[in-house]
Amino acid sequence: MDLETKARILDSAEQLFAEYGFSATSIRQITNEADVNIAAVNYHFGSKEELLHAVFKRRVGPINTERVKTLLALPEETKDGEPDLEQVMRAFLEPCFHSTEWHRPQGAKFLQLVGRMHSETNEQLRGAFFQLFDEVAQHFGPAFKHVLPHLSTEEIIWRVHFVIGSLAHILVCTQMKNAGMGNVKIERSDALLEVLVQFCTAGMAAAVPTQTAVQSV
Amino acid sequence: MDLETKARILDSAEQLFAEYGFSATSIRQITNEADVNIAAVNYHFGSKEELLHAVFKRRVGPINTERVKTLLALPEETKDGEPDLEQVMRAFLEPCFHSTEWHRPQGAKFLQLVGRMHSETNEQLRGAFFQLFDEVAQHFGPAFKHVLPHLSTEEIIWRVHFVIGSLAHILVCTQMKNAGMGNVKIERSDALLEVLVQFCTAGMAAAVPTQTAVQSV
DNA sequence: TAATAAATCAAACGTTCATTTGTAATGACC
DNA sequence: GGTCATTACAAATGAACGTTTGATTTATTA
Repeated sequence: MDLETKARILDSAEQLFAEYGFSATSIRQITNEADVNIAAVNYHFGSKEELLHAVFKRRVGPINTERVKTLLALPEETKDGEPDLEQVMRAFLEPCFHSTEWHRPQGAKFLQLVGRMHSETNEQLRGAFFQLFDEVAQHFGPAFKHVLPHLSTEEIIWRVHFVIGSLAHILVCTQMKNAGMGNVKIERSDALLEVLVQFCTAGMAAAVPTQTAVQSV
Repeated sequence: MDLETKARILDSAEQLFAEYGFSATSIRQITNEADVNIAAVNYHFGSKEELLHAVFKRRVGPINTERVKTLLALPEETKDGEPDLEQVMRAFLEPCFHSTEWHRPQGAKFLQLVGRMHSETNEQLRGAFFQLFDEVAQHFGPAFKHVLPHLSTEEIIWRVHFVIGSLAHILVCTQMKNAGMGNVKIERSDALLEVLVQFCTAGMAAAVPTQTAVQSV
């Protein structure tokens, strides 16, 4: 079957890319794991890089859609129609733990891959990767700016990068056996989400340092 | 010359590993860039993996030594001999921006590689990588615990992971042209360090959420 | 200067890589 | 039943991979 073959390739590629990285994973590994012919990848997806892109598109879309949907629904859930920082942060982080079925092995593997992608592959592949997040950036940029009016846009951009870094790193670490700094075992993703939300909310809300070195940049 | 050859290989490997990743960089690329014979890598280092390890050892040592030295010197600089959270955080973060000559291209490339390594390569290579940070973990773990006595050890470990994630992500991003979320241009690393210190200090000091879901894990 | 060790080199090792090719099977529509 | 596009398959493509080899050059020591 066509659909079964494509889906099996996507599943195997997702898992192997997450585990070993893009460059270190061969098409032969993927097709063996998926139990399909080696030529199937190039037939169905065109190339190895396009396969990676397809792996992303399958899951990133729903996550980001839920992110934006949750963000836009915030005013209705709030009494005064003015969501606070923690709510915006939660709308940003929660879909990563929730909508990809984190507790199932397949969804978790994808999250690890996302974490990996934040620091891997060549320039153009990174470009295609970050392009998938354009819609999220366009919505959450102003949202953070609105709940943090005292921060400059540059400050916000930097801090959002810190949030992304924390998220990406923990997505990778929770899938690894040897993550250093003691062994963190995650049995309940909702607990981890809470810790992450608290950390990132407090970090985003940090006072601007008074030193001129920062303000002048 | 022996030393020149080894150093040239290390420099080229550092740069190329940082730029393209370990798997995507070939020994031929490295030896071409270093202008040495292709057999020189295996002659001087044994294998490609051992070369990567050598690249790390050359720079990680000094950074971590300065981290611990700064941490241990904190009580003497403080009036009451009780350093606060921000000072500990600064001792942890600053050497990354300082001691590797961040402003020079070579040191900056290494920082990008460090950021990359936090989410790359196979299990055993990761093990060897994190082992280099054992000394740091042993000193900073208790230090954070001391300035954050109300937090459980697990809470602290998680939050330190968020700090590491923010650090690693920003180390990679500042070396990239297309980092998404708008273009962050870093001309002054000390300014970035300040923003990072403020963010991470506030995040580490965040109040523990009251929900039982977290406390029970 | 002769002998020994270290370093460099071109060439080749066997393997694996992503991709392509030509052919065989499959199912839908006329 | 025959036509045709789609899919699957085995086999082979040339290129690139990490590594090894053995000869040659360079440096060190006696």
